[in-house]
Amino acid sequence: MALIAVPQPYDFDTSLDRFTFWGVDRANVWHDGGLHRVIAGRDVRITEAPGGVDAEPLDSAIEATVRKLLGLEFDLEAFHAFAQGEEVLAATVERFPGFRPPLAPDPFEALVSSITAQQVSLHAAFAVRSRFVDRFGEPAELAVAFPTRELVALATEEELMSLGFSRRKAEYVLGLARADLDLGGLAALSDAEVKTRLTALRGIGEWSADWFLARYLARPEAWPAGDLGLRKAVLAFYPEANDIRAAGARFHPFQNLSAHFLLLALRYR
DNA sequence: TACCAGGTAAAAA
DNA sequence: TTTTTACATGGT
Repeated sequence: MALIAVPQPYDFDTSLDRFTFWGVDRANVWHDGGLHRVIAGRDVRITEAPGGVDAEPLDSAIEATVRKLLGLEFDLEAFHAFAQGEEVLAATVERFPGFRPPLAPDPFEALVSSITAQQVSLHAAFAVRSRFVDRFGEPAELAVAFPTRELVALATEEELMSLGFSRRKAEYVLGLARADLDLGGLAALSDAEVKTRLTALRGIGEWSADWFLARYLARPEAWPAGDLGLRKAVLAFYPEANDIRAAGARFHPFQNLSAHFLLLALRYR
């Protein structure tokens, strides 16, 4: 057995449906009831198991990445207690008691994914990103390793545009790949400092930086106020809200999980 | 066929 | 300083 314990209850399918809902993600492949992702060069199959998930193959490095991927660093128990004080959150937690938002395990992947999703529908973003993964990633058995920053740095604008990137977005991706910024090192900085460093990059605005805080760093207070989906969700459940950013204060200090549950509630409304 | 979709930077006013 | 524009793809 290669069990990784997950706090129960854990709703494997709902938590991971993000990887299939909007289209195919070649770096996170859903196949035969399990999620495949290349970790440390190996195709790892993650499936539901009593008390957690089964990951095969498994070693300590793979386990660390799977834990990150599944969002195990979120304190869901504390959030559930907090949610009791918010009618909308309480109802959503009751309906999806085992939902746990997954994360992007890699900072470059998180930022490139944000760039692909700027302005266009997530359906379109998934299609473009999957072509990008197939073109520049290292294939394993089922999944393809997300392209490395080093390899992408050698690409050309024309290559990226042939995959569906606009010229502007191709410039953003190349600029990010070639930038003199230690993406992994951002984890040591405060939310505000991370946003300052990221938004200094061309093509990374506040929206992208907020999602980086939320979906890569798992910062509890990240609140992507500029997000169209979150805007729709907040207005759907709090029609009186006229300022999405200000509405985030209501969910302090659990803005990140609140945003994820509001988006979940909207999706399954 | 149009129009919109989980933005951003640069130009124009 | 604030407002407007260009951008490429996929679904409806």
